[in-house]
Amino acid sequence: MARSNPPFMSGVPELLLLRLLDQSEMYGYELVRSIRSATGEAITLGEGVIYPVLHALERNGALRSRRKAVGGRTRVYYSLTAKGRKRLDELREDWHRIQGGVASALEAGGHA
Amino acid sequence: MARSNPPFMSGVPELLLLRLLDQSEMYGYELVRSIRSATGEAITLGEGVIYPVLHALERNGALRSRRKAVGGRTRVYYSLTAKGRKRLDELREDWHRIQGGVASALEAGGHA
DNA sequence: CGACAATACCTCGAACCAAAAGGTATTGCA
DNA sequence: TGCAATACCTTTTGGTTCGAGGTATTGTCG
Repeated sequence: MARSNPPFMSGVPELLLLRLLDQSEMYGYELVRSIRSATGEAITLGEGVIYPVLHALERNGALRSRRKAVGGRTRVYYSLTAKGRKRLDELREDWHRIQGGVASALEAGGHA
Repeated sequence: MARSNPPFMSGVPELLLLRLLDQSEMYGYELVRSIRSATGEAITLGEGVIYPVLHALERNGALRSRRKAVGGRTRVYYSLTAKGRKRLDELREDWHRIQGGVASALEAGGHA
């Protein structure tokens, strides 16, 4: 059957993307490197992850893009729409919830 | 192609299961409720998630099970093996890594 | 000038996880 | 009797992510 809820665990790539784009306009290739450095090398997402997510987000109106020629090369810069900012808040909350939940479970009870 | 890296995001159900079973022997149906309460209602995993993970973990030697009749009903109790304890440590580390990575990205730079 | 790394975009196929729903059987209780 | 709860399990479905590949341009080093 159809899965009504998003897989609740995931959306981390989406969250990271939105977060970085909320800070500044960026293009895909740049995001790949930004994510690695923003997470202190803890998370590396390949282009095969980035581009599809970018396209999906644009399709549903969370991102807007504009092409910009830079030295003969074309870059596609993405930025957040209002909808994207709302989505970011949602994902942030989801993340906090599950992050807190896991933390409780890991720490709870000690080794009693 | 085979995926060399673990899906970096996941293994949360697995982590939770191992963690609880490290504290005390439990059976599947019980775990469903324990997870919900141990995570402060933040995470609810259905039986459709629990059982397959349980079976997979047993198959690869991280868990051992024993059947126990309780009031005419049969319960299958699971507990950790040494391998399971090692696996738990791994997953715990993975989780810390990505948790820290996401935290960095979310907090970094503030809202400058 | 020729080769090769880096930049920059993209897509496809497979793998994998987890959700929902369904299926069986027993016990307890109203 | 019938329905809810306990207890086990599997199957289908669907979404996400991964790796690998594919194109084209620019910059650079010999």
